[in-house]
Amino acid sequence: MKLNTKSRYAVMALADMAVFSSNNAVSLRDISLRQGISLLYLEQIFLRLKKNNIVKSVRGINGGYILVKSPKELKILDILLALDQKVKTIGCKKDSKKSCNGKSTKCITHNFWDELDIHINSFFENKKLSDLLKNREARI
Amino acid sequence: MKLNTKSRYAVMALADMAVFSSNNAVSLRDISLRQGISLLYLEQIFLRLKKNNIVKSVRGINGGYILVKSPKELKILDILLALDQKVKTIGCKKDSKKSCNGKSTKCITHNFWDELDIHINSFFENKKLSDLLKNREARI
DNA sequence: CAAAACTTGACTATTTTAGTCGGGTATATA
DNA sequence: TATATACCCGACTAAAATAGTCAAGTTTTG
Repeated sequence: MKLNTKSRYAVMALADMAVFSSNNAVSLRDISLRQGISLLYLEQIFLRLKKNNIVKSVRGINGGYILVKSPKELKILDILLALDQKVKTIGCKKDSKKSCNGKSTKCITHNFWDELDIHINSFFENKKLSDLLKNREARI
Repeated sequence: MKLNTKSRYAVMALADMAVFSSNNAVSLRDISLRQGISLLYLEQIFLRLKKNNIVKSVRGINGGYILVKSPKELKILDILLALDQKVKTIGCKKDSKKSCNGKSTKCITHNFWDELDIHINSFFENKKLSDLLKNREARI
């Protein structure tokens, strides 16, 4: 059960912005250099973040991206949702006729997967970007 | 973030066994029919479950598989581990020189991913197979 | 105007997933 | 003892997802 790199890089990049922005826009070039993430890939990721109103952009020289919300208000879940990274651990839907319709003995484990989704989602729901920046003194 | 079908089917199949075994071995054919999972695929899955001592097999006619532990003692985590389904949400290791060595500003999010892994693992660690069988009256 | 930086859609190589296939071996029962 | 049933096991493969790259822009500041 892995998280894809898009989601991971998005969180890394936004955490980077939270650390290094001093009210200025942060350029993807800088993030790329600091975090070791491909610039071209970051562009793709930030396109999504912008569309989902996580960041806003400033064009031109000295341009870059700015967080729309403060790190304290930005849920990690919002970041993942911006990248279509839903926490749906399985595919079967309650209203699907194909596998899991609530009438057969199929999918006796259905409730379990639902609980799992809730368990994981609540983690991302409750974590804010600012939470990631604590305890990082030893690392910089 | 999805769980693969191997892990999901394994849990479904073992839950099926817990419900339908009456001290007899349960054949993959029966599980296949009841749960709608390909027999050939089940064979592959049960090979792993057997190697990891989750089930034992009875060969020949009237053969099948038997749970090694009781459903109350069988952790879901054990099932997932048998299928190499580690809950490692990211690839970066603390001792890796490549990405995340604890000295650079890279991977400022490292602790966060560790926490996530622990969060998810504890869910699987604490759930037993028997827990999945509760609240299923309405479904059968 | 030139350079830095964002914008966007399309493309692609690699890896993973979700199985299938084929040819076994063991054993209960008729 | 024949045979049907069921486990055993490695190899293979089509399709999807992932992790990017590429090309060709537009915008803005110095």
